Amino acid sequence: MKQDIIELIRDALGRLVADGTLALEALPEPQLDRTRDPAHGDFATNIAMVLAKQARTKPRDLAQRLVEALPASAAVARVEIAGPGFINFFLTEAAYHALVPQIMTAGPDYGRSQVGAGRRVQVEFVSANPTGPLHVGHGRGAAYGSVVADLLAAVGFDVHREYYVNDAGRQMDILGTSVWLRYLELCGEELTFPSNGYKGDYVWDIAATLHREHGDAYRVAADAVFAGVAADDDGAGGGDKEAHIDDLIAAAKRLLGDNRYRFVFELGLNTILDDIRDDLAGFGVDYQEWYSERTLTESGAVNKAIERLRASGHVYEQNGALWFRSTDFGDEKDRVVVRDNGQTTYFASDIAYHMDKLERGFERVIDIWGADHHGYVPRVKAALEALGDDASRLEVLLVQFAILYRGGEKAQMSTRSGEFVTLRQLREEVGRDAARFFYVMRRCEQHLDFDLDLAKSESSDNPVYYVQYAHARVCSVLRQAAERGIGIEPSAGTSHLDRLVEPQEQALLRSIARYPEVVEGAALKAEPHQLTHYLRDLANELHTYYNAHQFLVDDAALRDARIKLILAVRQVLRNGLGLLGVSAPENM
RNA sequence: GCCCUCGUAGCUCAGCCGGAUAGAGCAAUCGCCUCCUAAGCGAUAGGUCACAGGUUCGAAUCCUGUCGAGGGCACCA
Repeated sequence: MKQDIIELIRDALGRLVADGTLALEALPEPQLDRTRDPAHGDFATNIAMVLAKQARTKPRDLAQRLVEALPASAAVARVEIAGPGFINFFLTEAAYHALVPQIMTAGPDYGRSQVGAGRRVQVEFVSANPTGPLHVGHGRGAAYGSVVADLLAAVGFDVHREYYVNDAGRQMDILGTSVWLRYLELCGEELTFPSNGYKGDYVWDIAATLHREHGDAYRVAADAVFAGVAADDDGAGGGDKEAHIDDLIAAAKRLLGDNRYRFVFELGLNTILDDIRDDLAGFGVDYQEWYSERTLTESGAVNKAIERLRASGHVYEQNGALWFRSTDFGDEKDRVVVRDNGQTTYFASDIAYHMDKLERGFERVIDIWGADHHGYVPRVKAALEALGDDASRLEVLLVQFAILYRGGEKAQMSTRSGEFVTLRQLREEVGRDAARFFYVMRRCEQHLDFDLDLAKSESSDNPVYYVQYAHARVCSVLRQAAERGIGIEPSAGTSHLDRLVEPQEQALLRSIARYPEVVEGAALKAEPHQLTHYLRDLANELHTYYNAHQFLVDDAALRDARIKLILAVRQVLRNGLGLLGVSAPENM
């Protein structure tokens, strides 16, 4: 609908240029907006004001000529020039009525478009280290990322959803060692668990599996493990918890040997990764690919990336380490890619990973990170530029934290003690629908206050129930109609739609007409909250209509028109909720 | 100290690629069920868009500075 009007304006501009009235080197893309005030029509464009200066005309005069040059259209009732030079378009009611059968025919496809057709985009999100279960912070990234991906797919992009698995590196060694130490405790060894180890119950669970299935096969005397190990942080300034855990990792590798160490490490990794996969699947989040960091090292991709940097002269050696001169590309300081002990850094893997993403041919690469990683953006972009790639193909979206509230109090516990609210606990408490909806209700760069009581409440205060109830209400009316033996004319019969003249009906028609624009905007700007707001507004209009008018009236023609309208509204509600990964219940 | 994000009604937030009178929900006050689910609807009230400059026909929106909140500044991941 909006596109049709834009075409009319473009035609008019073309005519004015063709007959010499308007001298322009290039035709600008006309900006067309929904009006806020119905007195200003349905759509308004500021094109005359934008072009007035270079056309050396008064905005209103230019607007007048544009209006005269507009091609006739059945959808446009009249056009007005208003204010400083706005051109307001008033659409015909027939144009809105025609929408109802269009929506019914399109069904689940209504709102989908092809603006992204032929363009491949990758969305990488969550990518939490597999060192423990996902917590509520990851949940926001999961909900946000999956909805952004689904929105992009809805507007035609070829979307590839990916989870980057950090299955290499020190944190994973700490996990493996934590599991082993807990296992030793289960074997009866007495030891002091390192302050920097992973202390969650899930570590005990994995250790118990190891003990149950393999008995003492991995047992080593605690004295041997802790012999010569640097002292742990004693909480009074003495000791070094980092050196302590590193020594324990080294001891584990030495005492277990490669194969046995690897087994314990893999058991921890796979158990947790399986849990994360299961958790995300239960949350309605699916991936095309789980990309292993380890394969980057094993395939030589990391070395290749470093060599490319070296070949292009962007690295140097200092203090035994290899540094990437990221300051040449706007970063605050240079970054190490190979440590003095010969190990490549996490950053080196990340360079290789992003290089690989671009090499795989994605036109756009979207990374969704927690806001605490924002300092990381410049160096990754710097690396891509240094490699000669187009860093603007990478878009990093930062998601702020979610803070849980229960009874008006913060409900989130400390992550340090290993006790945190997991995503699974949240799902169990408020359900998948509410969790997803609440997570994407706010702009991603906005801190999210997640009100657990509200998410659980079965009242109109709860936006999820409110929207779902609107859907269920339509279903309920249809059940009533069926009970009373009222038949509904097939969707092809649109002859009575001109009976929809009430203000609530006109408001609903305008709202459902706007839906494709909302989906496109939400997708292109990666702003799912636009959709949640829209759905709340649409639900409100449906409820208002429901309260103001009876649908199942005796006048068969009017009744039929009203039922068709609410069927179309139901379809839009269903489609919108579907894009959010939220169910559309038939009754509540 | 440097960098990033944010600052809009009592609370939670939209609006931010400049546009016509700054919007919604909650909370407050007052109303609406012999009627398709009151898990609903309506009305009233509530604002120096943090502050100060600048850009222009026009600024909540763009730029600069100040203040305030959160986060980040490792040869960790």
